[in-house]
This record gives sequence, C-alpha cells and structure tokens, in this order.
Amino acid sequence: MFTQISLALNNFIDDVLDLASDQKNLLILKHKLNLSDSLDKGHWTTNLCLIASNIAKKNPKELAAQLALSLEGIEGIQKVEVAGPGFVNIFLTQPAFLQQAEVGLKLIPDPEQTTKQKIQIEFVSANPTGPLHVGHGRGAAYGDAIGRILEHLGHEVEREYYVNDAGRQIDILACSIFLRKFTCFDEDTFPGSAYKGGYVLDIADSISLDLKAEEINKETLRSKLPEDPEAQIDELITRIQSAHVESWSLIRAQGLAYVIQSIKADLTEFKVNFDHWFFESSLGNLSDNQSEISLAIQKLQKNHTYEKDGAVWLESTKFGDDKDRVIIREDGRGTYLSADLVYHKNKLDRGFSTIINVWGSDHHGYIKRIEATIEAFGYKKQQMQVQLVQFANLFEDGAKVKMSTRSGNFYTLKQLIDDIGPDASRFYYLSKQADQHLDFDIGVARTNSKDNLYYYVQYAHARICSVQKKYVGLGKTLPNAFSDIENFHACDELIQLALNFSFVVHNAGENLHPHLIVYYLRDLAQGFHHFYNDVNILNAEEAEQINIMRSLAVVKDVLGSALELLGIEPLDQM
RNA sequence: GCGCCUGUAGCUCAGUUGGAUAGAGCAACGGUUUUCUAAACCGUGGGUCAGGAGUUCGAAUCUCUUCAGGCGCGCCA
Repeated sequence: MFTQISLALNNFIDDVLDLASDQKNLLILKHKLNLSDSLDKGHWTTNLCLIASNIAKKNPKELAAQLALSLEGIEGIQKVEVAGPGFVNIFLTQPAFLQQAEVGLKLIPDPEQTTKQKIQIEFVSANPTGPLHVGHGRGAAYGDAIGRILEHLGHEVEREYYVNDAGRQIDILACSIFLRKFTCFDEDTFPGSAYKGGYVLDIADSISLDLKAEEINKETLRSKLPEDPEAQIDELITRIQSAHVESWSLIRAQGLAYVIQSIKADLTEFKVNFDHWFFESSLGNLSDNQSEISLAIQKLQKNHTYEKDGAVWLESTKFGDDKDRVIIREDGRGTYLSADLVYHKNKLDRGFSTIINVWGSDHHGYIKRIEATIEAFGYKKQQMQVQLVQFANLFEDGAKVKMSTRSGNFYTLKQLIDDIGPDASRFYYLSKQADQHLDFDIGVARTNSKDNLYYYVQYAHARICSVQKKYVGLGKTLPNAFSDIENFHACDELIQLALNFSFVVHNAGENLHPHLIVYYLRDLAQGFHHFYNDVNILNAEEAEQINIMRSLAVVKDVLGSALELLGIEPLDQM
C-alpha cells in the first residue's frame, strides 16, 4: 500500500498543486507518509498538505479535503479523514491492511530501488599495544551494527581495522617486553611510561630468543636515565635497540603479532569480523621517496604546504581548519597526521562513495584537519562521515568499576564477554546513542528479570517459538498465510507495530543510529507481551487462531531480523 | 579564551530530521498465576522539555542569548 499511496501523493503534487520545480522538489523532500502511531488515526498518515500549504500559500484543510477525495478511489482504501490542522489519515480495508503483513519483512521503500553505495566503515582501530578493553567494545558493537544495517538496506559494506603498527607506541611495547623478559627493573622502579599489564609478561614468555640474560648489561641500561618518563622510555628504546639489534626487531615483530592475534581472537568471540586489516607500515617510510606516503606528501607539497621553523606545514586553514598543521617534523620524521592523511587518501582512492570513521569522542578536535586534508587531495569532505563514540563507564551494583590503563589494571572486553556473553554486551553497548556517555551496569545485565531489557526482548521471541511448538504439538501446521480476514482484528496493533520495522531500519541507517533498533525491539516486545497476556491463543476459535498464529510469525520474524541487525542471535527458548 | 557535545519525570534514557494529548524502563504504591513460560501483565502517582527571547498555522526539535556540566584545542598518538 505504501507504494500506491505515495504514487497518489506524487500525482497530487504534480496535477493539483501548481508549483515551480524547486518548490516541488522541496515539497517532495519534506513531506512524509508514515504509519500512524495509533490506529484511530488510520493506518497511514501524511503531513503533505501542511507542508504544501506553507510552500504554495494555500489553506491546508482545503488541500487535505482535495487530497482525501483523490485517495478514496484507490483500491484497498476504506476511508480517508482530514484531521487536526490538515493531516490526512488513511484507513485501509482489513484485507489490504493484513496484506501488508504478508510482506512484513520486505523493506519499504524497497532497497532494490535505492542507489546502492559502496561504503567503508573503519572502526575499533585500537593501538596494538594491549588487549581490547570495554571502551573498545562499544566502538566494535557500534561499527559492526552500522555495517549490518547498511547491508540490510542494500549497500555494499567493507569493515576495516587500521593498525597503527609504525609508531613509537610499538617501540614502547617492545621495550616493555624486553624489560620484563630480562627483569631489568624491580617492580617499584619499573618505568612509568612502559606497559605494565600482565599480558606483557605473557608475551615475554611466548618469545624465545638466542640472547642470554648474562649478555645484557643492566647497569649500563639503567644508568643516568632522564627523570621525565617520556624521555626515559625513549632513551631506553634507543639503548636496547642499538645494543641488541636482532633481538630487538624480533621482539618488536613477535610482540606486535601476539597482540594483534589476541585482538583478533577477542573480536571473533564478539562476533565482529573485519574484511580488511590495514597496516600503517604498508604506507612505507618518508625516507624512501618512492613510498606511498612520500609520493602523497610530495603531491601536497606542490600546492598546499610551506616550510617554517625547519618543519613542513600543511595549509589546512585554507580548507577550514583552525590552524595549519605540521606534517614533517624539524628532524625529518613524519607526524601522526602525515600517515593518517595518506591513509585517508588511500581509502578514498579505493573508490568508496562514503567512508565512515568511528572514533573515540576525545578525537573530535581531529575531524576538521582530516576534512581539510581530504579536500587538499581533491576529494569532498562530505565523503567522510565521522561518528564519535563516547567511552563507556562500567558499573557493578551501583558502583563504578575503576579502570586504569596506565597500571595495566583494566576490565577487558574479553572479561565482559566471558561474564555476560557477547549478545547481552552488544545489546547494552547499543542501547544508547553512540556519542553520549554510557553507564553500563553489569549487575543488571546478569539478572533474569524485567530490569534486564535484553532478556525482556529475547523472551518475546522465545515465547512465540514456544507457542508455535505447542501449536504444532496439537497436530496442526503453522499457517503461511492469513485466511478469512474480513473480521480478524485481534492483532491489528501488533501488526501495525511490526510494519514499522522498515521505517526504523531506514531511519537507523540514514542517521547511523543503531540504538533506534534497540528501542524499537523494546516496543515490539512489549506489544507482544501485552497481547500474550490478554489472549489465550491456543483456546481461540479455529479461524481466529490461524490468523493469530500467522500474525505472531510475522512478529517473530521482525524480532529476529532486528536482533540480527545488532549482531545478536535470537533465542528460541530460555 | 576559542571550538564541539550535553541539559526531557526521583534515577537511566527515547522522541520517526518542525506535527496531533511529550513517551518508556527503573524506583514507589496496589493488584493478576488450577489456563499457551510470572524472565510476564494490569492499575496509581510523578513534567515550567535548564531559564529567557525569536521564527510560524504548530517548537523538546530551528535561530539568538543566559546559566550549568563534559570534552578538545602539541613538531603526542
């Protein structure tokens, strides 16, 4: 019916309203055809006449009366009412209404008709210097859900993880492993800027070297170190690197591989799979003037850079940034930005129409400069969408779970998954808009009651499965169509709610808001639980029962699909 | 100081891009089970949508402003 009605609305716009083409386009863009939020407002409702009256300067109620007349002739429409300031409420015949449920899962508007886009989502991209923690989990759940939703809407999606394997952080990791492996410091003198987590010891144990502990001069290593922790760690890196060239590169490579492997394992357990792992190191080095990074920077240097204080600056202010940025330091090394801007060029060169970056919200100041560099390379900044994700606070029994990355004492994603499972974790991660603070209460996620929204939703799905099983147990076959529907009204509200799935998915996809699906699931589950308590299904009269079972199958399918869009497996029993 | 985000019921949050009477969960109180899973359901109370001004048929939503909170402003990554 959506298609027929929206066709009629377009005809109305063309034939009845006499508009200039830009006014017409505005009207087409702004008017809405929605499922009514309550059945006494009909099944469908449109604000077309309200918008049109604004644009065409005509009386909305007169327009609405005209529109109502032209809609009433359409097959399947029972009556049309003008309501409020000029809404048009459309009531369908019961067969036409239920007919919609038969295609309940088919999205409207149909994805086949929308333009298919090639979209890339880059997310998580945590530095490979330790295990993923609960903050990363939120980005992982979010990016993956967005991917699923966009795929469901018919787009082609690639998921990518950007591995920062070239920077100083990895040197610090390697250094930490070395210091642990050969116990170069006591616990209380261990360098403050080194990684102290237990996993560093695990990595140290996993690496076998020819280097013997006796060959290391710990005295020299520890002597006259700078006070400043950052300078101290840099000095340690230099000393170890130059004294033990081979062992150093072995530790660095194997340590990195170990961490990446554990990150991959955690993500797999979390049911997040990346199509592509992009290594920063693959961009090459600035010292090699034929490397990807050098060539890209040379391109920028033709028009958009200048030298000052011995460094190379990108004129990012020309493209809307707040200040110009250094891309090559005084000492000739690149900045973090230099690699990152080349990475973004690389992504856009690969032909994605849109690239979505999921970043921690503390990076919001970074958006403008990346947009500026995208434009400097000749792309449009609108091709990149940045979605910020706030960190999640963990609570347990009302108290905040303390986390300290510095000491290596933090709640890992793995622990969370082991504790409440990947599905409940994902559900709660996605239960709030991504760029808002999230208070995640593990205690609630463990409980078996209505407090736990996750189980409330799953229970609705499981209950339908259970009724279906009983129904089949009575020797009956699950109906695959409605029958004799003129007077079947028991499930009207439930079906209307189920039909809204299409609109929720579109909305969630357009705005990159997976949390809308969580709230929709809650509403649909609630609608079902109300119904279930009101109606004794298996004692209903035969014809009625068939139609109820058919309706519930639709609701079950929608619940299942919605859960799967969040990466959650629907439960058949609990 | 500049920039971004936020402010909705006691608490945690939704609010379909400006629509009809602002919703839900928790918490509080009262009720529902010889019947398909009570991990459920029903009822009651609870609001100056932070304050103010503006835009229009119509504002929680858009503009301006005040107040309160968070974050970001490196030749760090």
